[in-house]
Amino acid sequence: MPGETAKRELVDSVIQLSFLVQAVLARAAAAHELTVAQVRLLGILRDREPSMMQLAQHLGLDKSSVTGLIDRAERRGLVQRTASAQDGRAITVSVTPLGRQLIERAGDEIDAQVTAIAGPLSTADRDVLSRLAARIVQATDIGALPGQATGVASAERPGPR
Amino acid sequence: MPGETAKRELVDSVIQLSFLVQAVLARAAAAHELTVAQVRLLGILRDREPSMMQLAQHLGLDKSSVTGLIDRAERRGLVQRTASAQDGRAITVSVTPLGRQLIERAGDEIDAQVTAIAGPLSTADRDVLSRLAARIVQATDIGALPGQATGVASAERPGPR
DNA sequence: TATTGTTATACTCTATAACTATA
DNA sequence: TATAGTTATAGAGTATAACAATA
Repeated sequence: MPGETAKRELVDSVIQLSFLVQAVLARAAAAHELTVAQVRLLGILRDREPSMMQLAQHLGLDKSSVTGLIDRAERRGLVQRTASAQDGRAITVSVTPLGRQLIERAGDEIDAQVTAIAGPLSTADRDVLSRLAARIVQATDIGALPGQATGVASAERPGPR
Repeated sequence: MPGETAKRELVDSVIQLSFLVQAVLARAAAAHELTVAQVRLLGILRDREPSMMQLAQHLGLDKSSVTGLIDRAERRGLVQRTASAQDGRAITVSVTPLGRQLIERAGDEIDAQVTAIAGPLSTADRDVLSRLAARIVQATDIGALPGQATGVASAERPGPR
């Protein structure tokens, strides 16, 4: 069947690229004493103050996983829990100045490093890659993935700005 | 500065795509009772019988991490340890029939699902994406990444065939 | 002495199930 | 009853440091 080889090559290259990007992400995060999960968390908290449940949905994680994530981040002074005024059961999570500072810096580094691995491509090619990737991401509703672990949520990425 | 926006878009889309691919990978692996780490491991063992050290290099992990990975996989009957004939200190790791069966099946599913998310692209566009991704991957020597966690190693991907 | 692998230990991240408090 | 969040528990995955056995 024609196209089989091309298909395999696509799968191969895309998977390898994903591992590469994740590795770069992990390294950049680690350079700022952060984990990938924390970068994702802080990225969301940059422009939001969600409840634990909303956070769980954004991250695609179970609420108990979020409790742990927030516990560790709070212990490190990166985020803060405050009681919700509306709902007595809920709490609101927000980023602290320290957390904001860290995510700003880590974001810059992530930007730089991800841009760096795209180095071998011409400006035009990067643009093409960017658009193709964006089309796939937009067309795929991760929410449709009942998956758990690697929870992604079409949510915002942790990056800069 | 011109190009700043394009740069950010590139970083954004590439990172989001990597999360998407990892999520798909995790889901496909889970469907066969495997983790992403195990899929990577079995993918390597498909056509090799490396020592623990070689495995650690391929995976970009510390040797103690590999010990744990192999412990769990061996306990599940997916891989096997055998003493090396040449070097009395070394051991050789190989995949068992069960492990091979699982990685074959999981590989097929991964192929199908990754191909599926590329659905919104035309055949020509997929080809372009494939080549651009491949160029980045080939040009970037992950070995250069002293990183630990997400270890990638320019090694072979876990995929099919 | 250097290398290979394991063990001990410690974290992060994630999930399921059970429980508390509020709606 | 239903929902928000926590706790208890378990297991995968990783790392560092120390150690045993072999080169």
